Amino acid sequence: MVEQLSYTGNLEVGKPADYNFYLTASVYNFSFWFNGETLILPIGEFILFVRENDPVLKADIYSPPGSSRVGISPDIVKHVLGLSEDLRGFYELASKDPLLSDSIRVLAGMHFRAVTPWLASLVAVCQQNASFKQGWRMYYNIIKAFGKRVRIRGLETYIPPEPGVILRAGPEVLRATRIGYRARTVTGLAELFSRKPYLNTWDIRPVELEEELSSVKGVGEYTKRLVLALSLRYYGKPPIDRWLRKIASVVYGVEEESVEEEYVKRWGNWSGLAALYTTVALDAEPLSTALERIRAGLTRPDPSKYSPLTLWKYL
DNA sequence: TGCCAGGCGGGGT
DNA sequence: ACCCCGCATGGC
Repeated sequence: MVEQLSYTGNLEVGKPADYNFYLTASVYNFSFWFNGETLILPIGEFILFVRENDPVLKADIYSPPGSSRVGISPDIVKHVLGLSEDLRGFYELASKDPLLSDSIRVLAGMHFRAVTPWLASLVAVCQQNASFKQGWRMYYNIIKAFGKRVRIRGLETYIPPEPGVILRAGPEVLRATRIGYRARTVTGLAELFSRKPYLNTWDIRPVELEEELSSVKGVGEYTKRLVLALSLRYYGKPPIDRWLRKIASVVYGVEEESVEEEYVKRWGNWSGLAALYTTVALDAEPLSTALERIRAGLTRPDPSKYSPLTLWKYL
């Protein structure tokens, strides 16, 4: 069953001169949410069609039948798109960084789109103990299996599921998303966000969200930090996994045990963003390939690869 | 064919 | 505080 959404208005938001819409729309995205030109942005029950209309971004708003029409504020759109995120401090550090200085030339103006804490937690769990490809395939499967299929202007897209949808669907549908043993964790997260819906906002304090996430079995330090970065734009604590731990130990010449300390010393409140940028700069290559690329000085993204920036062309 | 990953927790020491 | 192992799945 495909539901039809209808046009209910539009809004314009200012676009800073150094903001790169194409990169922001591209990074870690799927084909049903970006086609190379228009960003199809689900926010709550609404879908926004966002495109560049210099010097602003223009968003057409589509709503389900009988919906309240209110509920999309420019501030929300700005948060999601990172329009009020001032990255100058980050670029200053990155320009002197042995790993990222090269890539910021081509990635300047890219922001990571924010998702809700609930969806960020799904993304994060899918990254656990899996390659980039497998992780995003799992998240893709979840959106397609549980999301709401909607039609707008003749094209089909998906509104991601609320946590209750996953709880009601039963374990066999979840198994079909091929997330393996992560299913337990996803169920635990769905229970948490169902029980405490106030956690699933962009106003929640990072420490509170972090603490609540800790109660879910299967959610550890890495997952929590990734959630804070992807939903709240909180970058003070970097999500360091085996991949980044090894890479940073090589690049900065420190023991793996002290990578986090070194990372926070260098990046401060930009630590989490630096971690995310690193995955883009190295095309999220598996560890051994990533290390070879660093040795060869190939630390810019390669547009011909299946990578965080081109994922939307493949899935 | 077997390994073995952008984690994590449980059970050992 | 540490190791160390299993875990679902898919990619190589």
